[in-house]
Parts: sequence; structure tokens; C-alpha cells
Amino acid sequence: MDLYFYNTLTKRKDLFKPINPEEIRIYSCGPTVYKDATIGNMRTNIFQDILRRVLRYNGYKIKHAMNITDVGHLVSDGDEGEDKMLKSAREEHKSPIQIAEHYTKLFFDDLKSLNIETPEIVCKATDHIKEMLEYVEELIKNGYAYETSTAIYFDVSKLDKYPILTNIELENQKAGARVNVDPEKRNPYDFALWIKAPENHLMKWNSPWGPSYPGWHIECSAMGQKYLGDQFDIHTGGIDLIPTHHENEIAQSKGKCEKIPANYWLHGEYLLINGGKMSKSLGNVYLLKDIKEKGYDPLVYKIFSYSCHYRNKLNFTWEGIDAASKSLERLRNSYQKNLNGTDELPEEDKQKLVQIEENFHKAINDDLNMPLAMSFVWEVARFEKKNPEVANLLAKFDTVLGIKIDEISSQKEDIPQEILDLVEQRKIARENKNWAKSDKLRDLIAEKGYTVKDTKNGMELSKVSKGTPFFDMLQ
RNA sequence: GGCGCCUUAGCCAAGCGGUAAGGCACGAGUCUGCAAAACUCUGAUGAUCGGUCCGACUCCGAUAGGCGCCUCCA
Repeated sequence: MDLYFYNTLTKRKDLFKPINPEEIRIYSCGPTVYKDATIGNMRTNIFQDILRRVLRYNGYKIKHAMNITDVGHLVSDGDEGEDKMLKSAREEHKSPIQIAEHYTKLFFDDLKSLNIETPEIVCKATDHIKEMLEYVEELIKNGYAYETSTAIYFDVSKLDKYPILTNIELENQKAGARVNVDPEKRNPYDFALWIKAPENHLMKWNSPWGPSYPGWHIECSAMGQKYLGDQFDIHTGGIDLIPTHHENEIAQSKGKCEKIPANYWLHGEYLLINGGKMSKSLGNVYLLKDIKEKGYDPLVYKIFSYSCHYRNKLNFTWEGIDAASKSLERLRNSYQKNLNGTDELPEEDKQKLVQIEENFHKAINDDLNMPLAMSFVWEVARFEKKNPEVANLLAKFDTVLGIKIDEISSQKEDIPQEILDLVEQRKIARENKNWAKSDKLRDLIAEKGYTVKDTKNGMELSKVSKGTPFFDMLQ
């Protein structure tokens, strides 16, 4: 089945044609590990995960590289200011390496919680200083870079066209309006490839230009080329990376080998909080931890993100999380019911399932249209006949969704004896048709964080955790 | 100043030039001692105005409101 991606490079949906159908090569701009990853960052990681899963659903093998930026970007100014890694290090009284290790671990913990696959290649910037230096030297050799008293700059005027990802005319831009432009730069839009370190700079390496450290964009170019080659299939990142980071990666690659590094550039939109941007100053930054602490299964956030296309802004609200929580619970419920279902599936129904699967496949292949795909997931989840074949289809869909649809809630032995006693008492009360006592016990159990329900098959007990179904049957 | 995006039922949110997917919530019902769960049913003419067209939510223009980028940011 044809696969389409909206390509920032061409500004339209393009049919996906792999360079080598045997292996799709992808590069994703990963985290800068100097602070907690927010749920906004995670939205982008979820989008990248869906991309992987959809490619695999289509039978492709993948070689996916993601960088860990452990030598900081600059804090604020164009090419100056304190390094972010160093700032965190100073504030938290740790070494830059400790900071990087700490936040790298937290980042991967979040990915794990969200059932996001780890890329085949995870590469740290500080492990590739040599490759970066070689890259810069080559740019100088090719005439695309020059040295000033403070840095090595990329000369954008040497390119046939800059920028190419956006339609802006540089003359109309207010370069330097908010940032002081280094007077030694040849063009205001020249960016630093390599920066000469001040005396007391913590992270620095020896180079032909003395103790110094890399600029922001060079790491992705160097590592992308090392692991995926001069040209690979797909490059991804957040939408904010378009005008600067990705533009400059393209510039670097053109300067080095006259090629645009990737054929398809996919960008994920922002997550909004109450209709606006998430920012520390507004105090509306949420972490995955915050969602967990409210008792939600972290995968609830994943479902939540499927309600909106990755190229549209998604507004985060707790109401939305609550809705997603119900959805996750119901989908898992449906899976279990179908797994244990004994309804016959007539040929007609089997045909229907085949048709729905095709619709699902078409939706995910149309630029990862998850909201539409979810509507077909629901069609299956709400299928009238309950049969393991229906469960199998849900499981197949879950290879894309990654919501652990086959997960059931905690085991009986996790339930405290106190609760089990109350349940037993209630059972006796019900047998004696003492409804008043029975209801009172149910309230008491609820107060202690458990929910008890009466079904035809007996009582169901579950911990009140949001997103997991009620499947602890107590006979 | 420049570039760009968005506005669909209470909320979240798709597709589509030919009379609006889905999820959550609400309401009604089936079931149940009750409740819960499950299942069934139920709602929008598409920010406003104008144009093109046999026909527009879907194209074009204008207006209003909201948002993003041009600086580090997913």
C-alpha cells in the first residue's frame, strides 16, 4: 500500500520512495539533557515512534539514529551566552557529565513508560567530537567556513539558496533586533560551527583553533552522516527546529557534500497548554511524572496524543487526559472480552474485519493520520461479535498504537489482606441480601482505593488506577 | 515589520467540491437488589460576510478572534 508523508522540504504530501527498500534510514533530533523532558517533548517522541511503527507495519526494516545532546546549546543569545549544560551543572552543583547522565536516564525512563521504542542507534555528541572537527575542517576546506577571533562560522552567502525550508526573505527579517550580531560575521545569518572556549569554560576540547567546543548544529550533521550516510530517507524533529537547526544542518551538508541529507523532513507540531505555549515562566510545564502522580497509566498520554494529527497543535487539558483514560480502559476491556469471546464469526463479519483493517492501514499510511486510524480501532473494539480473531486484529493495531492493549490490572496478591477481608464480608452481606451493609462496605472499599463491581460471574475488584481494566475476578 | 497556521456539536478532534469519522461528557433505554461495567439510541450545516460553481465546511477574497515563528526551545 502506498505511503505518504507531508514533507517540509516540498511543502506537500509526498509518496514515500525509500532509497533502499531493504532498510529505511531515519535520523531524529533527540533531547538536550540538561533538564527534564516535558510532555511536549514527549509528544514529538510519540510522533517519531508512530513513524517507526507505521514503517514496520508496512514491512520495512529500520535503521533509526537519535542523538543525545550532552554538550549544551547556548542559553539564549544567537551565538553567545552560557552553555545550558554548564548552567544546570552550576545550579545543581554537579559536573556536566553528571547532569547529562541524570537527565538521559530520566528521558529513557519516560520513553519506556510510554512504550516508545529505543532507536537502533543512540549517539552522544561528546562521543563524536572527532567526527565533528573533521566535518568543520572539511567545510573550511570547501570554502564554506571562516574563522574569527571567537569562532568558526558557516558562511551562508556561499550557498545557492538559504534558507530553503521556509519562505522568508532574509532582507526582511530583523536579524539582530533581539540579539547582538557578532561584528566579525560576514553575514548576519552565519552561524557558529565551532566556538573558541573562554578561559574558565568547563567543557572544551583541543582543536586546530585551541581549546573550544562544538556549535549546536554540527553534531547532528556529523553523527547523521557517520551512521546513516550522506543521504538517508527521513529526518524528524519538532516544528521549532525547522527555521534554524534543520536549515543549518542542510547548509552544512550542502557545504560538505553538496547534498540535502534527507529526502523527507517530518516535523511534529507543538503541544499547547490552555491554548498557549508551555513555558517555565508561565508555570505551565508538565512532565510525564505529573500525569503518573495523578494515578493515570502513562500510556493514557499516548492515547491522548492520538486524538490529534501530529502536524496540528494539540491542546493539553486534564479533561482530555481523563477522556483518554476512559478510552484506554475500554480498549483493553474490549481486547480481554474478545480474547475470551466465543461468538461465531460468520464469513460476512470476517470480511468486515478485513475491510476495517484496510481502512486502518490506509489511515496510518496517509501521513500518519492517527485520529482517523483510531476511529477504525474503535470499530473493531466495538465489534458486535466477541471472538479471539477480533482480539487478534486489535493486537495487530497495537503494533502501531503501542498502548499495551493486552495489559490487565494488578494481580490478586497485590491486594492487601484488609481489602480482601472487606470484600469477603460484603460477599456474605450480599448472600444474606443485607443491601445496606453491602453498600456501606462498597463505600468503605472505595475509600481505601479499590473498586468492587458485581457481575454475573462474581465480583470484580480493581485498584482505582486510571487506564487499567477491571479484571481481577474474585469468585 | 516579515513569514505562516488555526477557528467543525459541551470538550478533544478527522475526512471530504455533492448534503459532516471517532473519542469523552450529557440524556434515554437494556441489564442489575442498587451501583458500576457493558451494550443500544440520541446531538452540529461548519467564526462572520461575500465570490466562483449545477453544488462548498471543503476553492478564492475580506472581516473578527486565537496562535506560532523570525533568539535557545519538541
